[in-house]
Amino acid sequence: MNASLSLEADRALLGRTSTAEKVAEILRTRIIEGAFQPGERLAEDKIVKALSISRNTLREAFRLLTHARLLTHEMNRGVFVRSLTADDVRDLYRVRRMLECAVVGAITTPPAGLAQVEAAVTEGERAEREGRWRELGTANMHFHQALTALAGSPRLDEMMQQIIAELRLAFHVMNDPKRFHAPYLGRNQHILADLREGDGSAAAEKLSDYLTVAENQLLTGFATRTPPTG
Amino acid sequence: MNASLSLEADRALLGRTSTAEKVAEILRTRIIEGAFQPGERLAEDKIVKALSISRNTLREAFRLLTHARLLTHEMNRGVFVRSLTADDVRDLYRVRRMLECAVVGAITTPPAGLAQVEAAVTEGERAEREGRWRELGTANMHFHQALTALAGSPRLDEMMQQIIAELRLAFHVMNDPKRFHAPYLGRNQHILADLREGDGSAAAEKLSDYLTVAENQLLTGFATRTPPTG
DNA sequence: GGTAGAGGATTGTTGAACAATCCTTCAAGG
DNA sequence: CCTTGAAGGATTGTTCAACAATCCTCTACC
Repeated sequence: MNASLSLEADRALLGRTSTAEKVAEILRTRIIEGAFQPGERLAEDKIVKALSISRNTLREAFRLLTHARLLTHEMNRGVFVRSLTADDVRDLYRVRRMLECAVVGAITTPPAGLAQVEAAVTEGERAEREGRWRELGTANMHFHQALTALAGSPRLDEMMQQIIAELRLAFHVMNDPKRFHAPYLGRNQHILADLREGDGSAAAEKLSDYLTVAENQLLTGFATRTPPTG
Repeated sequence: MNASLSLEADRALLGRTSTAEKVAEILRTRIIEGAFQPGERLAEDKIVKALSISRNTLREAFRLLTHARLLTHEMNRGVFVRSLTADDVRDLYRVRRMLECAVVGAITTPPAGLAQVEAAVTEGERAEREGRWRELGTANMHFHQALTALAGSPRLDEMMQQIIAELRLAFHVMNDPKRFHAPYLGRNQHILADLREGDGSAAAEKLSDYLTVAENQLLTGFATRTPPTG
């Protein structure tokens, strides 16, 4: 009983993070959620007041987010939420195609870690039934994160996480989440079926098809919107 | 003449960076060069004095380097140069295998951007002739960065840059750069020959072989050293 | 040898200050 | 009316000092 209590206290210690890191996480979440417009400037004064922190702490948090490509830091002009261009989208999908298809295509037997892939499909099915299209999109991203996680590489996981975060910025440009995310659930189910049989090659082909369709849809959405500022 | 002068002035403006960014770059370079030992703590006071900057500026610079995985930031204990473990090495090579082989393996015709690959091989040949083994290692890394650059993806380039930076930390554990880097020049020359013929599949196979050998050599070097602290 | 406490060093955060830069507005000149 | 230049205000980048919190080391005691 005593040992169990002591370990729980240790677990709380593991979660200690600095204020700067907490603020970075808050901002990251808000940016991904779309609380800020692409291109919007994050004025230090406003955020300092909103979060009751010091400017220096905020500046540290901004620096933490720089590498995540969610912010752009412009000397003497401030920090802006990234605006993705069509070229960004193309590059993101080029990288996804390379990463995800390499992972999936290398599978020759039913992989051990399918539970998360399955959970993401289940999550998507539930979201679809309940007509919650944003959550469907989130489940789709979980699906792809889980695909990459089949490689068992912490670095690949982090790369994919970053790619997905950037893609979130792009998705906010799309004004119809149902139209954008709904068609892919069936594809995910087929990819999962291939993986269950250990047919990575077939799964990678379906995945590549999906990526091409999704990329084109996103690029079309971009073309029908006003060009981003900056 | 006037327009030319004006543009040159603009070019100087493009290079403006903040002190925090400059400091981050200085630290990054020093870390990669091996000026600090793996596991070494970067005491704020010492660096502040050495570089004549303020603590807050240094902290911003540290935050910029966190994501690069060159530093580890430990709450209330300070900032440390990363120590790579054998698992890190395995993951780095897993990612390299995935990235580099996907890029190279997709080549079916002689690619347009071979000049940088060729330059890296030339650089390696010169370094070998002059017996400069560290430079040979650098040329080898340039070779692999140039391979990845064949994909024409800014994000992939940056990922590869980061992987190479991390690998630099691992290489400092190896105490014989000649023994480690020298055998790979010939392999690079063969990979280049395949690429000149547009045979990406053959190149990818040679590349995969190289990665396996290099990984095992590095892991062997790790096993014969004292375990890193932390 | 193990534990507890004290003291010093260091980190994390805050806030004030100032210099530099940018942006907006206004006025003057062509 | 348009362009240019200057002034003023807002904001950013950096510095400095201060303080609280935490960690680490050392010493003393059991």
